[in-house]
Amino acid sequence: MKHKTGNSDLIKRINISNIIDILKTQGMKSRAELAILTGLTPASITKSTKKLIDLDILLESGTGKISGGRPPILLDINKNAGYILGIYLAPTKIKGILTSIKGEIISEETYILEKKDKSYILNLLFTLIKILIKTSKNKRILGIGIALNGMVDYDRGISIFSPHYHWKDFNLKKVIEEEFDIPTIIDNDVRAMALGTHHQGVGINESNFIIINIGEGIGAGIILNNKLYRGENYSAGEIGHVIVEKNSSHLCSCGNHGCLEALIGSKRVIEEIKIKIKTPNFYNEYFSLQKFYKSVNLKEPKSLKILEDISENLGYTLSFLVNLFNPKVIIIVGEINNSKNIFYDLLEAKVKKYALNSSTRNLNIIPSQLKGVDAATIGATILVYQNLFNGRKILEV
Amino acid sequence: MKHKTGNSDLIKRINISNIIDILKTQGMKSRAELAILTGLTPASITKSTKKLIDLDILLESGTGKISGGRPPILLDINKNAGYILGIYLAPTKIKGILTSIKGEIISEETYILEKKDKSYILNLLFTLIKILIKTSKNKRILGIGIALNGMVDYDRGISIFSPHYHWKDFNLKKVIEEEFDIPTIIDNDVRAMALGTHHQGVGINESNFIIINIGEGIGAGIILNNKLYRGENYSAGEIGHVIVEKNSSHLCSCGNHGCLEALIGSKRVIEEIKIKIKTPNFYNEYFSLQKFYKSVNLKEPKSLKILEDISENLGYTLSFLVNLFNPKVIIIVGEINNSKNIFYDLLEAKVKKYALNSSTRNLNIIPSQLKGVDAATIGATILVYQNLFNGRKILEV
DNA sequence: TTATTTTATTAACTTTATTAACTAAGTTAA
DNA sequence: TTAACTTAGTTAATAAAGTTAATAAAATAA
Repeated sequence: MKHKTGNSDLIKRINISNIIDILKTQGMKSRAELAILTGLTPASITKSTKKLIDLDILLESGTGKISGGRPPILLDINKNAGYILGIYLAPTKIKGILTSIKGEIISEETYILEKKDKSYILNLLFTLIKILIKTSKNKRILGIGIALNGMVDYDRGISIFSPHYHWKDFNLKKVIEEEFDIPTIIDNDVRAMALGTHHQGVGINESNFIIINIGEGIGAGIILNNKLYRGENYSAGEIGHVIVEKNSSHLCSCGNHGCLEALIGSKRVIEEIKIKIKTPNFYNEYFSLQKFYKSVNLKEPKSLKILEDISENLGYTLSFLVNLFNPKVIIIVGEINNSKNIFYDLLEAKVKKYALNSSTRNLNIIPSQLKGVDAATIGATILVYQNLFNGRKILEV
Repeated sequence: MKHKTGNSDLIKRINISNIIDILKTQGMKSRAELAILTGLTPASITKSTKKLIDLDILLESGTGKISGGRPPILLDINKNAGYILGIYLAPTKIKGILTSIKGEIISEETYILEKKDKSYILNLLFTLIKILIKTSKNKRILGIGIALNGMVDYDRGISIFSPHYHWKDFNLKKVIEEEFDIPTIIDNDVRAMALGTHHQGVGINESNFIIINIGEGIGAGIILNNKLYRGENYSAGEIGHVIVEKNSSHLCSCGNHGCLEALIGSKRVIEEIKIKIKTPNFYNEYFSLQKFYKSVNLKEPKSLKILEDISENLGYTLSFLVNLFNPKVIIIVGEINNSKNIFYDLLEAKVKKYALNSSTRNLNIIPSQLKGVDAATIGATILVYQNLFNGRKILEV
């Protein structure tokens, strides 16, 4: 077991992280408010904020509400302190955003992947990064965060396995850092969605939540005690490949039969629609999932039946997750959110049916208001943000 | 989100905890070794160990191996620094141990519960505590840790619900502290087993493991990133009540049908043996599980079939747990360990069959060498131990 | 005996926070 | 209008931890 050493550097980093975190999530605060929120004395806040102002990380920004005394001076994060790049290398496209250290999006860029060979993808990625860097107008780029599909070694920055890109043990971090000389941090895409949702979405203020991404693949991002949980081999949250239906005829991309992904992944849903919905209104040559969800919202019986099957399988699987993790919130990302109330009513009933009462009593199952792509790109910037003062210590203070 | 404040007190507690933890788990160390292991400088170790020696928490204890220089003075935890009581309030008995702060067991005491009414149990508990305290010979009792069956509010010390004792929202901590005026900390029994196994058992040195207790009830204790995970409402790890068999005829104590507990809990196994094994050798009026496991080890076909069914259902359930948590080790506690190799071979095959390859590749499924009762009582002492310098700060330093 | 090595201590210094006194800048009420 | 009050923030002395660097202690090796 590795021990964390306590010294003055640790104190400093804890307290500065707290100050920045409070300002980022709760907006501008006076020194007096920061003293209360951090648990430090006003004198200490004066000192540390003075240092942060000297370093151009904070700045004074107007006056707060006066309440019969000296007016509070509001402190804010200086958005020019540095920029962060967040990139999502998704199965079919890559999206990048440039954000200030405060989290404001400065610019963004999306490319559709037309091929899947490594040099093409890397070229496109380099182009994307260069273009986004240009929009920074020579402000310091603090780091590049990347959300990548597949299994990712967060600590070493390696793509262990990307099913969509056919990468295997590929050191993406090294490649990018050699090209741009900017600290680069990589993680799995669903985990990045969890981070994004924790910092800027419905997962804010939640200590224990799980986000489920439903698309062609299905995965879970797990936040426990306010920390992303990655598992022993970066493989936690693989909910898509639990076997829901033993002896199933439905083959999954993983080689097994009856996985959740094989039952409710978008590929299977489209198949199911083709088989079950023959009505030309809803299925013809150019069928799309959008049309399906539209028909669900019109309460078309055959579509409802399909949605019910999805809810049954998902709800059953989530009941395991609920009993095991006892999360406060489950957040769902994916096109399925197009059929909001109908779907969530069905799903909640299924989870309540199968899971323990004590764990469902205070459970909320809710849609993510962030789209998956956005949660992932924002989460990618959080990968860097979390390492500004701790971990890799990108910013010296 | 509550922020931890960084100050000199935090540093001190981090470093002292590290020193004590190293000495407890790794045995006696010299100051030089402690400096390396904690990451502190020798000068700082001199200072802090001097304080701990002055407080009678540490003592110098002989000389270490000499290697061509000044001989190292070994430091050890002073076992007389204080004693800790660990008690397991099990469904049918209560067991208590008195340990030194080092973890050595000084005395122990077990009572069988003959009734289940609250005043009887509390009376017996008080008697047990008094007897154990007497064996301490007037040394300071630092705290009482209690592992309790059912759902427990660790933070407030309340038995939310005990199915075996029929307790509901009962403030056990308060009752004990009013009687004895000793800090008391309570947690669920399976979670205590996890702690016990983490500190003194096969879970030592493991950062991510899950312990499964199989008896009449079935539960999981979850250690993630070296920390016990309790869930949002102290309800994490309820693996016994996941529905393994939809539309099952087997009723569970929780009211649902087809729970894991209804399929492989000891009650059901005994039923199954009664039905399937008619041979008078193995089943007669006074049937016992011991006999069953003996017959398994003799490879009696009917018994093997029952064990196979158990492995199928348990292995299937564990595959969910493995995919979701990606633990390094799964530890199993219970009588089922009487059929060691046969059972683990079956179980491993089932888990590999249903779980993801990437998560099973480095997974170990092993028996606990501690009996459940011992893991729970030891874990109960750890509840106190963990709060000596942190949390409730039982010991002022 | 003397040099070397390893362990441990001591004293001066650094970093960070706290305490307590004080300044700043507003509101409230006589 | 002004004195009293309130709230925000600063300053300077102090405290509590750790670090650095020099030194002492106790053994082995040449």
